[in-house]
Amino acid sequence: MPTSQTPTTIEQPEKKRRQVRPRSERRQQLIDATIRCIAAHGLSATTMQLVTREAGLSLGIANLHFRSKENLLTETLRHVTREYNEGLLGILANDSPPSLAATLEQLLDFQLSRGVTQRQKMAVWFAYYGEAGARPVYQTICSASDRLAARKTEALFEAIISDGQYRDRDARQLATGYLALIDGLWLSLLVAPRDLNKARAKAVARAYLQQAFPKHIA
Amino acid sequence: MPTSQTPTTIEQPEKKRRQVRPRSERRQQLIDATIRCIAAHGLSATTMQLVTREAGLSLGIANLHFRSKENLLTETLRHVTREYNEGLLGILANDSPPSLAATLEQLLDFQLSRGVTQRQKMAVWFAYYGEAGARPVYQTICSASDRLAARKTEALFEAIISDGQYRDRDARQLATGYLALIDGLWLSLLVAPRDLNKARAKAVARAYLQQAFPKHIA
Amino acid sequence: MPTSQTPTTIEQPEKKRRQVRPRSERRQQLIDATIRCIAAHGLSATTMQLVTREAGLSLGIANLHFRSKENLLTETLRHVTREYNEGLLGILANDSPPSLAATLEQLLDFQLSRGVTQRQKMAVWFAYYGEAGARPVYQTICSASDRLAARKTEALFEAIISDGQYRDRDARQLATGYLALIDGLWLSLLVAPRDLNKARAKAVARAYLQQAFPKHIA
Amino acid sequence: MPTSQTPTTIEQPEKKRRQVRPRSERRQQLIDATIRCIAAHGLSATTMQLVTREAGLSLGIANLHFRSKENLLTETLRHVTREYNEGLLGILANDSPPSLAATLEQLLDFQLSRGVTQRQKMAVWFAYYGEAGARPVYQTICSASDRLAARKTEALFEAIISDGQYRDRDARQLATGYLALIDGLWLSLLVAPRDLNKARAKAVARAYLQQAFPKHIA
DNA sequence: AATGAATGAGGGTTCATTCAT
DNA sequence: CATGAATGAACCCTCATTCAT
Repeated sequence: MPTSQTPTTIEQPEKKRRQVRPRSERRQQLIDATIRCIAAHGLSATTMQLVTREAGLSLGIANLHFRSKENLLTETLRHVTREYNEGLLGILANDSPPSLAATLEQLLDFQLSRGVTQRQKMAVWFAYYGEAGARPVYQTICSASDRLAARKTEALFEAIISDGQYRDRDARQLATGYLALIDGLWLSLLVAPRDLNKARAKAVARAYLQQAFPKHIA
Repeated sequence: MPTSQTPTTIEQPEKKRRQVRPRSERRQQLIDATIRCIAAHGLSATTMQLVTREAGLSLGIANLHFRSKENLLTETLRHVTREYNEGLLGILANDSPPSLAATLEQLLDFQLSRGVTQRQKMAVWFAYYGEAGARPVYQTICSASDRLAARKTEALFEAIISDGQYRDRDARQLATGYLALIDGLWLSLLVAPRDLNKARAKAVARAYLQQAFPKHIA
Repeated sequence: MPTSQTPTTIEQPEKKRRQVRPRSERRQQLIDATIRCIAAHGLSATTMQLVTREAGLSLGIANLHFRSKENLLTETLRHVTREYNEGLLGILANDSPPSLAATLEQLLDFQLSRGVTQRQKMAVWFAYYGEAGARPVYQTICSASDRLAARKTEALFEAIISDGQYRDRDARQLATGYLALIDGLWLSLLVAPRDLNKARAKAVARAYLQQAFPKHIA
Repeated sequence: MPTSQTPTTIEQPEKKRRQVRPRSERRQQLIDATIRCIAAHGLSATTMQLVTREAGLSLGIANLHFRSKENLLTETLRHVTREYNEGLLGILANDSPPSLAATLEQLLDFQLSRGVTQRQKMAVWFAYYGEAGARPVYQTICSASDRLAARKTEALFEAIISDGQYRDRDARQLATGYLALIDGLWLSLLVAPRDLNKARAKAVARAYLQQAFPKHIA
């Protein structure tokens, strides 16, 4: 027969509960806070103080889970990058998908159809790009991600070209162009949201694909 | 046969000659040094110390000519932006140019054909974009520049559409796409120089224009 | 017979023990150090470096507990002022004290009978007065304190005048004069300690009160 | 027949006339500017830049005429002090003046009857007093001046005591008190101009003298 | 494991002083 | 003599990191 579940020890007024939580959860909490901080204040104004307060945690904890600020930033970039790649691979992993046209459409949707979160992610993305020239680590992470996206996109385009018997189409060039276009549109959405909205950006990207693969895009 | 002209007197460490120069020259000197520093170390690692040393000047001088670091950075962005705009306007200013095809070609050349300098400029460009989300001043300068480029490009495209009697072409959409593509290509050139060179980038951009205006691009 | 107890182990330079102390204690420690610095080096030569070193603390701590140097200085003035006012009110708070003569004597004692501390306090006092013309905050704090002292002294003098049936005595004028006299004596003690000592200063102040209220001063 | 008085040399647009002026005039110009700066901004905010601009002169000139800022400040204090002493001596120099009562009255007038200038002087005075504790030079200058004033005032009071056959009057003590009172009143006028005006201050000082020497003050 | 007060290197900025013009 | 651009030490302050609790 179970006894009362209420703890026998009297609850202290406790100024702040010393929460013990699993390692991975704390890490994620901190990375999420870092993303929000970068999006809101920029990379240079993102301090450990700000991040830990945003996460509702103490200052020391960040150095406990990540060894340094530098490491936290690197891990954050890695996280954003991984997340994006996973989304992309979810669409492009299948080398012979049931419908190439549907896959193309999914790709477009994925790259230009996120809500607030995506906006934060874009801000983070470009914040790191801005520093990438000077920080080899960032550059490595970013370009590894870009290369994967490029390879997968190129493979899809090759399949489409073959399927649609498009002549004189260069899959690599089209992939380079398409991905650059997406990057450029993201940048515009971020920097000049008044001049461009998601719908128009999507229309622009779709037009690009339509020119390239008229039989596969409505 | 005369030997090397190197002076035989040993170079003194010589305390550093105090040189008085006109205001505008000093400002330019400092802006140039700032550009080099941002390109080499990133925006966040660009300190006054670094900039003034790079310029071969003393620490205090930057605050003498620009009131603050913030102001120096803003002026540097303004400078890069102005320079780019002037180049662009040099090509697009004429509303009814002798040859639309030649103008298009010039535009392409201008946007993708600079040497080392341009690479530095790109680094600066994206460094500021990365912080633009958090600094209204940067955003204002950047988006003002972007808008001008967009307007002028759109006008050119309209003239070409009308001249070529292209049907169903939307000048605005094409301009948005073209400029986004250029931005995206720049970013790739900067972040992944190993995967993309200027020639290929140009080919990609040319392909875009060719799809849009086949009669105006070789 | 035991020899000197000096330890034989050589004192290590020992990096300086990091000591965690409650907030209020640290604040007081810093304010005390500030007072000593101002007294020893003057307001303008009082740097954060000097203050924190005097307190035996690190440089950053002052900005942790006070937000800025300006704030530390203001709080220091407020502290000195409050301390003085509390001493004064301890004597003058009682509106109908058992003995007016005793109160008068206590006032005199209080205002001219402190040791080293008081000398430091005087230095602080005048250091702030010197800058008060240019810093409204200082002026506000100082004049609020002065006004309180004036009001309380005037009230005491009024009671004495009424008690002693002194004719043609103006309590306000006498209070103004008495307090100015005290200020002036303090200044002399500070600036020309060789020409005036505390005993003589007290004699001068007592003479003033004796002229005013002969029945209440021995 | 006189020819035209207009100079034959053509007036240059002259960005700033390079004025060559006698040494003493430049020195005075700078000292006056220093006084105005100290009165307006406080001692700590008085920079060479500010002083020279206020004087309408160039930065270098101050170091040409005074060797350093320290020296300029010292000379400024010396100037204010000398000026005051000269005024005082003009009244008190005569060891056996025609009328002691008149001399007393003049003294009062002199010490409490200046216009704007005097207010500036007072600010300067106390600015230096504030730093005097830490700067031996200031202390020396100030106390030398004070001592002279004390000696002369004491001499006058002695003459008056002797003339008025005041019994039990201590000239030295009265002089110390009177001068301290004046200092204190000045301080009040400076720090709390709302609570005390010149007329009331004068009444207070006169009351002091009246108590001491009833036969010599109306 | 968790906290946040404490540390101190290094940032931006000011300003007395120097010196080429 | 006179100017003010140039210098650099020294200021205040921030913030990544440490560590007593």
